[in-house]
Amino acid sequence: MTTRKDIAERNDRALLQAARDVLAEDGAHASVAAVAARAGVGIGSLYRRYKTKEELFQRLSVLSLDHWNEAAEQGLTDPDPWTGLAAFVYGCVEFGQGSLGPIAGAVEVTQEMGAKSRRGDELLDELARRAHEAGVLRRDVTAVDISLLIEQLGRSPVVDQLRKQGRDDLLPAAAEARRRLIAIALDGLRPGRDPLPGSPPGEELFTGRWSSR
Amino acid sequence: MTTRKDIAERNDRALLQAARDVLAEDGAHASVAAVAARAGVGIGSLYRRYKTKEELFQRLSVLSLDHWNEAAEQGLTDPDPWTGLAAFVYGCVEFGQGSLGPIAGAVEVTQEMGAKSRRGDELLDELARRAHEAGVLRRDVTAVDISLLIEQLGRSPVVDQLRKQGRDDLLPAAAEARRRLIAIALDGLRPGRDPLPGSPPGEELFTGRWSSR
DNA sequence: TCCAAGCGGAGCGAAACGCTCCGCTACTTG
DNA sequence: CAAGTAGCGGAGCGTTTCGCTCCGCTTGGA
Repeated sequence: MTTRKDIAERNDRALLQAARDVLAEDGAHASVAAVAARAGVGIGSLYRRYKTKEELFQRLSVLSLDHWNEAAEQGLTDPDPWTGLAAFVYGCVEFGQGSLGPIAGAVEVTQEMGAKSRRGDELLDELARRAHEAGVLRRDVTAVDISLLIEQLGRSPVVDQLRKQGRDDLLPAAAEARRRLIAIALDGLRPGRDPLPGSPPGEELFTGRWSSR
Repeated sequence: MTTRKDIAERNDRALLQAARDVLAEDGAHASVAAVAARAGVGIGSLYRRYKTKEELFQRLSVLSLDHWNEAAEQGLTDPDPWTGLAAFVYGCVEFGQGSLGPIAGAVEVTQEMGAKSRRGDELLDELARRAHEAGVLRRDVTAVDISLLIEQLGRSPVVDQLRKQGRDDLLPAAAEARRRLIAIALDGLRPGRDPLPGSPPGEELFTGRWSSR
């Protein structure tokens, strides 16, 4: 039996998931109508739950921050500093953390969001510090580097575009290739890698290896 | 002396560069007015050069394809298959090839674009084949993988977002971190890396290394 | 000095937007 | 089982933003 409560809950989930998807595809300009359509829900139903578009996006931001913080806290419980950090990064990337970047500048930052964001920074700092102390993270990789990596890899432009074009046949290959890229990047954060330039890391990271000019 | 021709040429360059930037920031919804404003050019001047928005974006696509093909051809002239391939990839990523992805599905594909696109695929296939034969590219990395890598890394969401927010102070750090990520990913394409899973590469690529579940 | 090539931007109709309102379905209650 | 209503979907409101046209004015060229 599907009670009223069940339907409401299912719709709420569908709306948030759809909002995330549409935002990833259309960026900050994503329209409310597109979110509702993607969720298979009427616009009226959407507006009964969220008084305004801003409120919907803010809720999405808070959920995203919560996911980040929970993943980081769980990572800190891992006795192995590397697997703890790596699981955190992979968890955020898979969650699509980066795809929410566009709204960060579009919605007003509430006090709650600010606090959770600062908390997230602290947790990541701690994850990186642990890894550095254990010698399992490249010295020249900072916490900021890691958060930027999550932002960069935490979106799947190719997958989104293929889905929009209806090329569902290519989707698995694209998702697979993206997973491999993530694995490669994660592995690159570990120390003892062959190129390993001294700090400060910069252009010289490449010199003579693949730059042809 | 600035002749009429000089002004026209400068405007044309500014328009194309602005179109690329705006497209990277706003996606396929990018407005013509935004492009003109970014270029510091009147809308009227834009429309004298391009009869329609579609024509502007098509021209941008063609330029992008040309850049791809020229970079690939130059890479093939390199006697070292690895540096040839790597320079091609880095050149495309730096050019912001990936940021043009959104319009690929927004503009109608002309016959010219189709032909150039096929030619680009052939060139990349050849680059990958050479690298495979020389043993400097992981066996399980295909040409499709490489093009997806370019698409994924060839956009700078963080940099774009920071610029939109006016946080110019953080721009250098973000650009720097992105360069490092590119270097890491490129290096990960080479064979003999420690994780190196056998084909078929899939989830098991990660098992026991950093996945905590 | 005169002319017109070529610029910038005001303003047009059209499209898309955020949001409200209401008729109707179908779950709940007595 | 029948009556009531919670809650759904979507037509449509006013507003904003869009692609694009038109024209007065600047300024290089002869």
